[in-house]
Amino acid sequence: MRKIADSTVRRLSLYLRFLEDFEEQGVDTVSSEALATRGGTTSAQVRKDLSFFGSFGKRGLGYSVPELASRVREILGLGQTYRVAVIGAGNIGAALVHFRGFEKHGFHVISLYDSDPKKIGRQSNGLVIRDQRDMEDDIAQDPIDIAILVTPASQAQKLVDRLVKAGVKAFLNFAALQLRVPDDVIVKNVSLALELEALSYALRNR
Amino acid sequence: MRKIADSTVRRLSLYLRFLEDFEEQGVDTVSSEALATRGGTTSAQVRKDLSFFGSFGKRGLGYSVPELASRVREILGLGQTYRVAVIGAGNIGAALVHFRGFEKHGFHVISLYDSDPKKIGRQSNGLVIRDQRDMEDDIAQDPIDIAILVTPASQAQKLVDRLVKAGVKAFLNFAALQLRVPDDVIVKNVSLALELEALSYALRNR
DNA sequence: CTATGTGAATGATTTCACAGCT
DNA sequence: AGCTGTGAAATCATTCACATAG
Repeated sequence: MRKIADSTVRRLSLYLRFLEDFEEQGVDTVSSEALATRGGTTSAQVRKDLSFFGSFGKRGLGYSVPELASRVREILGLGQTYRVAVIGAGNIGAALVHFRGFEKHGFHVISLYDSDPKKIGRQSNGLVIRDQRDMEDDIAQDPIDIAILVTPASQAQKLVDRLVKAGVKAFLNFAALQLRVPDDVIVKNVSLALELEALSYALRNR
Repeated sequence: MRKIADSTVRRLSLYLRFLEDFEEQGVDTVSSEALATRGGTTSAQVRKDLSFFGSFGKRGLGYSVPELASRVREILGLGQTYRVAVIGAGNIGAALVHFRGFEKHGFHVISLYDSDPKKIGRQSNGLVIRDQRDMEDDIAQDPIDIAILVTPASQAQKLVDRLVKAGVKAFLNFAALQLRVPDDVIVKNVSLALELEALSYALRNR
């Protein structure tokens, strides 16, 4: 399959959110125009995004909501479940474990790690905080698909190196630095500082 | 100075992070190549990004770290402080109030709101949780620059409408939906679901 | 001799506009 | 008639390559 732009994949994920709204409301047909309006884009963009993967609509009619939702889920690889570990049991790490919003799409947080002896062994939303030193052994026993990094920046690279060596291929990084990983490992960054600074720039240059 | 790509602004914010590292380490000169390596981009990209705003380097030498840092801060509008309100005192809202990582760049969380009577009046990291019904009055009294939305998706649009009416021009949205706002209002989205789904796609199409 | 700054070239993404189904 | 699917055109972003300054 040809190289798909990241922006396209992200829009598909957005469309899926709308399709699921429509599913809940019992709407059974939707046009590219309706999806575009919701997503702040154009109908041509929606059709082009979908066209990279096939043709799922009916001319003159639009798209079947359940069918398109199911196709988009398939495209995004949401048919399976993912085993997720949260690394760092600080405020944000704990909040992520509490936040069960992504269980719906098959992302299961199965473990939570920290290095602070005061935290290790305690529970956070029914999950025991484990010792970071045991990560490799635990993963060898019971592999994980995705690691969410919510540690101080100073520790992040060392932890990623260890997790990569242990076979983890995907990271969601909250630490405020750029991680170095091999080519076959994927990192997506979530950076509050960066978003706030982009807002700051936009505010001044309106 | 006209339309700068969002990707450029985000890279500037990233470069600033590196420049601050270098400042702390007492490095006083840096090349576009060094910034590029850290940021996972190319030296030409770094120079092009900077060239939209002026020429800050010395040919044959590179950039003065403190000077470039200061210019980038200025470009991003980080010379001032921003008054930030967090809307929603759930797990993530509370974590954001605890997370003082962005104080450094002048983003001050000055208030925290919720609609749950059980939470209102309680403290979260030294900040009293206020009643969402008082938002407009509070803001009229004491304006805010940026609202961080961490409420359930079902309430988000209504809250944004109220805040926009109260004069708020910038939002950082954690809710899993696309907000509708007037043209002069800026919204940046942080969506865990979307990032995880992008990881899912990337994992399957490696 | 080194590293910036920048037009020109290339590459990627979005928009246009319409033919082709239903 | 209405709305999709898609080449072609337009726009936008990145990379190249080199003249220029220290």
